[in-house]
Amino acid sequence: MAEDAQNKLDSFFEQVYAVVRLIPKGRITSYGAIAKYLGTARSSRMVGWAMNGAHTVRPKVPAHRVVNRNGLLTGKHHFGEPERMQELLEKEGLKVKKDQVINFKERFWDPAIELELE
DNA sequence: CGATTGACGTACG
DNA sequence: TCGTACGCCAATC
Repeated sequence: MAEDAQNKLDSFFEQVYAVVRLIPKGRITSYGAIAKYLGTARSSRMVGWAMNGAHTVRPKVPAHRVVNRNGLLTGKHHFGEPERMQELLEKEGLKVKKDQVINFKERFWDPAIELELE
């Protein structure tokens, strides 16, 4: 059984979850940034697709910290209630207006840079 | 098994 | 600057 767990780690989805979980509190990133970090920059859609099951995985993935390239909360409708995503972001010190993150550029967290810089 | 969709992003006009 | 088209890969119909 334990071996099965390792098999799951090899999945592209798990890699996405791992990166999202590494996002610091009060920070956000984009689907493309994660995709690029994983080497699938051209498959940014797959990142969003992976998030489709984010709330099904344990521990739960902070998908609310992931927004599109415009800093827009495109996936807010997947949190059960659209207002939940904005609320979570504001709770972490971020500012959201009209489904858009304020100072998105400053709050942007790029795994390809942050993790590499370490 | 083929066509459509999707929490994106880039390219082109 | 804005709108449209395409690519990418997996899941769903």
